[in-house]
Amino acid sequence: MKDTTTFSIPVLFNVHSFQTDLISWYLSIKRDLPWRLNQDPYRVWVSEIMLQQTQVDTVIPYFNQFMNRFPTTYDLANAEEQDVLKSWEGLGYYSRARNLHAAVKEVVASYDGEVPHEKDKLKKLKGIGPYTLGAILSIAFNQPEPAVDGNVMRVMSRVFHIEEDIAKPRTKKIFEDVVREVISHDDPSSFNQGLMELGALICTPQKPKCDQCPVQEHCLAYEYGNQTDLPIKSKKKKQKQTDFYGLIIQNKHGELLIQKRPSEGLLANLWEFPLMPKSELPIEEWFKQHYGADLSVNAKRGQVRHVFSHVIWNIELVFAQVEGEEIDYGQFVTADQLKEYPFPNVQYKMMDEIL
DNA sequence: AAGGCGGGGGA
DNA sequence: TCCCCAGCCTT
Repeated sequence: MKDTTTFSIPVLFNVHSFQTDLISWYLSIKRDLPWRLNQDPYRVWVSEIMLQQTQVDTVIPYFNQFMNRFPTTYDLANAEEQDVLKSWEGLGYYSRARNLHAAVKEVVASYDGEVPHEKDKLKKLKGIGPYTLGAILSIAFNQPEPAVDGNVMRVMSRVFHIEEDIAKPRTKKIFEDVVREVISHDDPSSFNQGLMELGALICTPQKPKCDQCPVQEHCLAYEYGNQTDLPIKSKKKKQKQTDFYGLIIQNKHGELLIQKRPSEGLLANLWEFPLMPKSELPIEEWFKQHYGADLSVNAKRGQVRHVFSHVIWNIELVFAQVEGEEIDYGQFVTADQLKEYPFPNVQYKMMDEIL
């Protein structure tokens, strides 16, 4: 069997020197981040999930708060999902929180609350993909496994002058093979974290600081002078827009109508003010159909625009009063009770408009 | 392989 | 604006 995508490390590449330069640099400059306090696998795990597609500075306060609230696997496993989501509120990609919660329950049920160090067991846990698997194995258990993220693909594409499109799924395998060939077996943790730290601080997407780079002498792209052309990445298409009415509805007691979103899809299991897709239908008629109650619209006032990774919402705020006490869907809460529920940021934008 | 899935920061 | 970020899951 033949694999045409295999990549070979150049004969003249000094693997040991590369490892030493990278690791000694990392150990000398590494940032004092909260998840580097110790090697507790649970802490490493939580941090790696939070760091998916999310920058370090954003994660720090969430991590501290989360570990304070759920210090051990047992604490998290015994928590209600709504409380976990409340801790995740505003961080985004909420399936990460739901998957982590489910996976930690599995760890408590099957492994006595101890995060397994076996690759096959770890990989089966919800939310642990190829990257997080390698990150936990190397950082918490010191195993020489690749942890290839965006940073690593950028750094390695430059060091080895690899021109494959990093937006393609199969390209990641090439970089995993590369890392397997050059990773340090003495200190895989520092090696992997060093690659990521390098990508975050020196080998940045724009204007890489090559003059400060600890592995400059190993870098083919630097030698060729085209480091800013790498990595190659195809563009993704832009988001579609959707228009909604955001319904701010009060009952006669001044309470607000909120509802829980479906258990799947965008912002699953979070809460919201009712959103009505804009159509030809009058608001009152649409509301009667879906909620079985009569509405009197007071005013349309305020506009909220929210950009997700794949869609854009344009929301026109509508203030209304509902008649009667009964409603088929959702529930009325006081302004004070609002903060007990997990809301996505787009809903906080709407609340800001209300004030 | 492609697309869904958040939110923030930098240029 | 656009791109990027310590990616994973479903189809």
